[in-house]
Amino acid sequence: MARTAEESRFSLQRDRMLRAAAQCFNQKGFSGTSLKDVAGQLGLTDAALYYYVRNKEELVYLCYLKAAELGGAALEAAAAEGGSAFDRVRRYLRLHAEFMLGEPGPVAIMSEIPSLKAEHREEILRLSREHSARFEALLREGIDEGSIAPCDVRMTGNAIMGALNWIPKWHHGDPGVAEQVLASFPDILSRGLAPTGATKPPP
Amino acid sequence: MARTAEESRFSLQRDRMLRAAAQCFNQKGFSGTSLKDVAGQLGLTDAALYYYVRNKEELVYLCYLKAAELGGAALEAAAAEGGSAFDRVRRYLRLHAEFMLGEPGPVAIMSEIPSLKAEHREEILRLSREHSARFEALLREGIDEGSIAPCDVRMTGNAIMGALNWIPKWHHGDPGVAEQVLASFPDILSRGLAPTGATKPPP
DNA sequence: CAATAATTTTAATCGCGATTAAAATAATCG
DNA sequence: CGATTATTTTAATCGCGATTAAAATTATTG
Repeated sequence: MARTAEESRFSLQRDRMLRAAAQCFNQKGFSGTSLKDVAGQLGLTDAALYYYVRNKEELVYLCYLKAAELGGAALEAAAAEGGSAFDRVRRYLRLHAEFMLGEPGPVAIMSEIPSLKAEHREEILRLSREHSARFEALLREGIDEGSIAPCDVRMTGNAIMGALNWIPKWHHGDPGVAEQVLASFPDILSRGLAPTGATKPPP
Repeated sequence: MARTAEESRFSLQRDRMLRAAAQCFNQKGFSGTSLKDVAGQLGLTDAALYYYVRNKEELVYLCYLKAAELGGAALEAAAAEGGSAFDRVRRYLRLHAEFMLGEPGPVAIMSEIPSLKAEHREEILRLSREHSARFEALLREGIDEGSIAPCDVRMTGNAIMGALNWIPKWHHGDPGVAEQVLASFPDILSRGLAPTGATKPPP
């Protein structure tokens, strides 16, 4: 029993599986991808997947769980380096874009919530709400400290998340494009947050 | 034969159908929605749908076709009133948000391209590219005339479209929220486009 | 009303994909 | 090597959803 490293052959394979699944889900949706599709990418038979997950639903669940982890980690990493809230948001945008582009992922975009069974759905939605809340809190902090212009933080968060979450819909692996995204998205998405000269310094 | 008004009972029903379908597709994806789901919303049997469309694929195709029409119309309407490119972009954002919120729609978000059969896929992708190109041209115009700050127009377009297209993922019909969206999205999305004081007047 | 066209339903087919159990193969360990 | 465990495949079940044809119902029109 390999209780030592959490990186047993088992969890490694399962991780490959999640990546393959996420890629399929992003392209064809939950119901649109058959287990054969996922297994095919790994050179396996559909039935083999059942050695790693209970069923198809759990596959989505685990994808989302991983996405939540990565998102949380990005937020934390961005916050860890300090700086103004604006700077932290900007770093977060970069990190989030990175994993949407597939560095450790790609990760399944939050598009298949209805496919989850009640229990899992609750959990994922809770994590998602927590994440949004943390991002909105960051925006609010920026507004308070003056590094971010006043705005409807809820809607701003939705807009930014939408732009990021949509990436897999048009990015299909071209590394050149990925570079472009990383080079421009943080700018594009944060530019609107900066306070205008007039509203900046209210001491 | 009601060749007079293009609004025969037939086309009216078909339109209701497209709306119902779009709503389902947005919530559960192409493969995730059964024809029974769509028919159910109209108080019909699944088989009845075949009186209006050849098959399920055509349903998506028609949804996208309508979306393309609406998108094009929004772009034209926004341009018709003149003003700076920035103003036109802003108006377009408003109009696009409106139909994503379901005023005449809701409209199926471009998420199911792989479900289309080759021929239809070509057409929809072409329309989609044309639309993007027109939007990017508008941005470029703004950059040239100085009403929009220089940027990667391709990526900026992608980001904005993503934010808009993502709306149906989190908006589920609450009219209060719809109002909030309309009140804030045009601002949020256009704010980053405005030239900063420094870059504005170059002549 | 009678006849015809329009619309919808019922009933039947058909294949696909999820899931499972049993069997086969590969890996590991003493 | 032999035994035990880990991993994958084969083969079979099973229900669901798309699709179709025929029948029934509703509307329209002369």
